[in-house]
Amino acid sequence: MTAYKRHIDNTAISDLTVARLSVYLRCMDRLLELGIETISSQALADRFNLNSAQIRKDLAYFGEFGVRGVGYNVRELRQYVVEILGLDRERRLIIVGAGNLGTALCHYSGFSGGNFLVVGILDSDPSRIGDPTPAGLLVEDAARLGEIVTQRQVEIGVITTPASAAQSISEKMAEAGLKVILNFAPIRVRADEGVLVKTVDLGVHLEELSFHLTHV
Amino acid sequence: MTAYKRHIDNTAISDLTVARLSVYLRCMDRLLELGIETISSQALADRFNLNSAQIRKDLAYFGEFGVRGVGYNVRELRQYVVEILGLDRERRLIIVGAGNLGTALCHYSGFSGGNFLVVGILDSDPSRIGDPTPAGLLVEDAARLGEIVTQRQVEIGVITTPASAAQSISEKMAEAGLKVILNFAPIRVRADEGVLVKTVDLGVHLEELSFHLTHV
DNA sequence: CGGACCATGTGTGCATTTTCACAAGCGCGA
DNA sequence: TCGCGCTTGTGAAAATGCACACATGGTCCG
Repeated sequence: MTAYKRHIDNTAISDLTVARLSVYLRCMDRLLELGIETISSQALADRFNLNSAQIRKDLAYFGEFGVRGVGYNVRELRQYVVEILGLDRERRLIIVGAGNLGTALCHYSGFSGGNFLVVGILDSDPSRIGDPTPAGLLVEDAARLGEIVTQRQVEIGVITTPASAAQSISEKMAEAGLKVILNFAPIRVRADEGVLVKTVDLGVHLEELSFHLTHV
Repeated sequence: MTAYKRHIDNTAISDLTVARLSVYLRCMDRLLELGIETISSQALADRFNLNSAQIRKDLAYFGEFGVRGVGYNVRELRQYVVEILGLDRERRLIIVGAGNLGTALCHYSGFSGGNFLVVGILDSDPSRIGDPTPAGLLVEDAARLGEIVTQRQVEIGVITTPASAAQSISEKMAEAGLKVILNFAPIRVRADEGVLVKTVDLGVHLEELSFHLTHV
């Protein structure tokens, strides 16, 4: 994952800020569930283990959403963040690798919920092709990747193959025209210019915890 | 996720360094698969999209593992990293939340592989209790959390419940004596002193990609 | 045995990120 | 309408992380 794009007035926004915006969105959802309509950055920080100055600074990159002396309107701020993150339009994605993780992500709410739509799950193993997933999709042949991306107007590729296949799949995705890829295979892949590959290795997180346990 | 423990000679090790050690471990595995026994930091960086100086600096916190003029012995370095991360002893974990993600993680290789062992999967929904998982475990009652942690010598708790249950489950885990928790629920939880809660929100990563697509 | 070569380990400076601290601004009540 | 209290938005400072560049110390060949 490399550096980022620019803000409305040419200021680059850091990846860390963007990631936190997602977190803030989750917080807004939770607050609405709890019936809270207005909140200050301090109360938000206390409740969700965040830093109030950082919240204000992150938001300030995109506008002035708060009211001094009062705080933020939860419903309103939620909508702003949705727009900033581009979550107000449908995003179609395909998953390559129909193993445990791939099939689970098919109907994981964070993936198929909101405006994200899983429009295909592919695998290169002939014995898996045609298998139904709990989400109602059939596993399709990974060889048809390019065709599927074009026909179904896919924007995002998700890799849930073993490590050994990840590099080659990511290249095929780039070739098919995908500009952003989420890689769950436990390996770093090299990406072409103009293609963003974000690697999320679930095992890494467990190993960090193991380190913590080991070093008191 | 807060600051970290200390190194052998009292230097704090950053979370980022620890996370990268896990990445290096994956790289070593891949190199061994490819039959490569020796590698320089530069070659490692080129191959896996890393920075050579950073690799050297990360490793140097823990010792001198390389040979000048030659590079690192892959097999040897792998073993060092395993020891540093504490992956040379068994780590037992339980998963609370027997939904899609929870059951998938049960037999996800990054979790049940290596020295990590899933010794229980719990849920509070009576209709799920007793369900078999593909990994051969039966879903147990989340009310038995404390008992199970003690009896089975669990060290790590994994939360895969909906957001609304995460705070309460993490508190019960802390009460049961767990010191580290991996939280997949899409919400930040407050943690007691001495308890490390690491939140991994899969949706956040997708939303980062959405931001990227939106802002060219 | 000696020197050329090469990659490590690290001191140092730069860049980014976080935190602090406060002026500016809004609402509310008198 | 005016003043008080509260919270935002934001410079500036502190902390953290990153990358360069080179001295150090090995290997290997002649």
